[in-house]
Amino acid sequence: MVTDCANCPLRKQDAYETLSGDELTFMRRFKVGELKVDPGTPLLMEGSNSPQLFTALKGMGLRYKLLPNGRRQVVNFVLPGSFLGLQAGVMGEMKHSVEATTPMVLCVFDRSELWNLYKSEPERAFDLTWLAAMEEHFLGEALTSIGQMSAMQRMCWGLLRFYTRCVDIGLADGDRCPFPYRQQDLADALGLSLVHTNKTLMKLREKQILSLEDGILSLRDMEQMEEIALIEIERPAKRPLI
Amino acid sequence: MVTDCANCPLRKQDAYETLSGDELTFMRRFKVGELKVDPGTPLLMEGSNSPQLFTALKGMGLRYKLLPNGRRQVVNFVLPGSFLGLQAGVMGEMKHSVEATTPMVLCVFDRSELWNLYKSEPERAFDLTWLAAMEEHFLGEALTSIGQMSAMQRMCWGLLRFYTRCVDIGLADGDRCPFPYRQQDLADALGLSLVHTNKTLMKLREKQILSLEDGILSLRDMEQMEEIALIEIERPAKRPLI
DNA sequence: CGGAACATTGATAGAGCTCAAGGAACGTGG
DNA sequence: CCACGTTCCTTGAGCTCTATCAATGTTCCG
Repeated sequence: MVTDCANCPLRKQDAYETLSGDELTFMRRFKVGELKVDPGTPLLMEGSNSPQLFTALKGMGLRYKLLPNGRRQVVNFVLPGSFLGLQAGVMGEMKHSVEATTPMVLCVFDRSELWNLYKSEPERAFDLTWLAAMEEHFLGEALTSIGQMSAMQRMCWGLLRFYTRCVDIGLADGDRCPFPYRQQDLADALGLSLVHTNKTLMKLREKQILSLEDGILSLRDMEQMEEIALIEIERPAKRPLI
Repeated sequence: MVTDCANCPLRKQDAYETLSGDELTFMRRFKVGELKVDPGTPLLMEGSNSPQLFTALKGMGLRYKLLPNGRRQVVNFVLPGSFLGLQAGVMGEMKHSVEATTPMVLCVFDRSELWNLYKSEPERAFDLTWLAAMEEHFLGEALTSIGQMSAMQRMCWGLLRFYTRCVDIGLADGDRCPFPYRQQDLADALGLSLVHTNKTLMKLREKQILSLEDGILSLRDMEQMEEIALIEIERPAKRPLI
């Protein structure tokens, strides 16, 4: 049972732009199928040249880079709506790996159609650049946090950021959102050791600022988190969906 | 005296793709002028919505983000060939600032023409996405270095990376390349304090691994630097130039 | 029951930060 | 020509934050 693009569950979210009839026709042709994967499944490998592009429909995952010494940097979290494989699509090679952390459902696109998209669908082409620029923005923000902030600040920044992404795609419920990651994943995302990540989380729990259990993150005192992280979280504009 | 795109000095470099006649015509129309600036001149401001896009022709600069507490993260170095303002172009707002550190000459493009580019020049549109994806790649690499490496490793990684960029655009001379930045800039790029940056540089100088004086960086022992940084520097493929 | 995966906690050490001071190079004005 | 301010680089000392090492606890599953 493949979801028709016209009934795309993501598209209904406020966060996404609507699609014209013509655009819909193209998307239907561009989409070649759906993929369901189990937790832990690798979706894209650094250095590979995937023939397929994906948009996450359901579930969550991780983008990460591995170092020769075995260390790992989590580059970003993958949420519904994330477009995967753009680097391979335009540069011919993925610069990071992607793997599922929950069961996921993904739209599958044919990379060889990408060039047609640029020729016949300039709006979609523009959207792709938008997505790449947005990814650049996120990474710049992460770089700034990791480069300039203390462990406590990074933690508040990272969890606030994740929470607001969940809000935008309708996954949050009040001050709660899913967080299906291990502390090790969070540590690798924030550039901290596992032990220190755990202790930092504990402090925030003791102060009643948040709770995190059974894969559910609950931000009890966002204002204080924003104060600690020295940021006010922006509300993003309408975003495209490929 | 405005440089004609046909005689673009960058275009002659090996690193860049060549341009067809039609493409040349478009570039000439897209380019609205040239801009010369002194060191220290701000080119783009975070949060601004610049009506102009730039390609650096000569000189060097910095991309950076400022934090409310006054700290600064240098997000990337700007070299000849760098395209500036894409975020404002597609997202409507710059997510970092850009400023010149040396005298610079820049090609100026009209942002309002960007949409025409997507409609009538799919190759160029593809190139823009390529550039954005490349920027994403660089940032991911920087994030990984800063998140997972020691000060010495980051230093070797950062300087090697800068040197190879210079090689690619013909600015290197043997093991030497220009490096017109203060140690404070380097510190802000690597997420280190100024003092520790200085001491780390000193260690590398004492070991005869590099020298850095009068704005000239000289990598005397790149192999050892690669060993320290745990990387082998990739040689990039042909890149587009906008 | 035993093992695996993950979370938690304590102890210790060290990498890197901050503070403080001094030196070198350069431009400006008297 | 010299005094002075500014900017940047350099160096030392002390301290703190975070990493590492080591154990234990918990849950889940075969």
